[in-house]
Amino acid sequence: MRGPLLLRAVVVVAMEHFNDWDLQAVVRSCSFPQSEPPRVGVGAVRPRPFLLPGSSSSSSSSRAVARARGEDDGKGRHEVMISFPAAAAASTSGAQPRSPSGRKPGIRTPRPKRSKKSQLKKVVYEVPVADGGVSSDLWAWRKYGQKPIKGSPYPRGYYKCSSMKGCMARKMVERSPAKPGMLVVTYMAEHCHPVPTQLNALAGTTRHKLPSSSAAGEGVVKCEDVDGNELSAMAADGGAEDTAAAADDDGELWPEGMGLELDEFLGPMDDDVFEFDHVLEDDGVLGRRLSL
DNA sequence: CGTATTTGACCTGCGC
DNA sequence: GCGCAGGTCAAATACG
Repeated sequence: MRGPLLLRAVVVVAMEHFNDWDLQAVVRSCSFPQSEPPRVGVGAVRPRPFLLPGSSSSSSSSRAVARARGEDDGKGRHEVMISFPAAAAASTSGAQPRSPSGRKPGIRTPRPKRSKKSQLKKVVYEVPVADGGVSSDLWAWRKYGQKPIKGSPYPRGYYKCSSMKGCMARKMVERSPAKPGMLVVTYMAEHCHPVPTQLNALAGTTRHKLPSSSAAGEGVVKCEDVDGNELSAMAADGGAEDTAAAADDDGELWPEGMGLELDEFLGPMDDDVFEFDHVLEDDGVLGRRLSL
């Protein structure tokens, strides 16, 4: 491994129901283009996945907030676990004065029944905010909501994949209440389309100006199951984690955009891509599955 | 003008 | 069954 900032993380994917969402889907949706040759250099991430108990983030205060807790085993591996403490602090919305918006009362539109929250498969990553809040995968995300989370001073942003109509891939982004310097990115569902390889697929997906990003390091994310069995690995690079996040203290999650200029995006990535490839080869099961 | 973001309302799941 | 909290919708708004 090279690079000044090597992060190895353990992803513990809680899967209560493998029958309808396998790990492949999870990984594919949460990281980067397994369907594309790594040469593209996209999706380089520096995520630090951590266990998400099978249930979703649903309701009651006893498990309202996922708190990340990082532990270093002294071998460079940074394992992050998640727990669900009782809510402690009041949430803040961070909402700003604005003219009224939203649906008008009384107007309802039927929506498809959602699957049980507890059955949703999620992959949670913890990514540093310190890298300028810039991150990106090849997927284009469109924000569709933001909610204050009970027990967390930071709101949670909700994003849908906008790379293709009908894609159900979603992700939620929030700051870790325990570690404000970290962002918790939760991926749900999987993309129903190949990763867009052209940068213009990202262009226009956000209005935000892109803060200058730099590849602040590289790393490898290892995926393990709950028992610690290694499942997969992937390259990680701080220069382009998916979904930029520079949440400020006012609770704003995404003051800056998620897109990247091609040069910025690809430039620092090449080495990391090879790293990714290498790791994949070292890996068994998922390594094979990732190389679609 | 088209598209992304914001944000309040509404819907749903879960715990008690 | 009720209430709470998370998740989603969609109109209004902002921006390129």
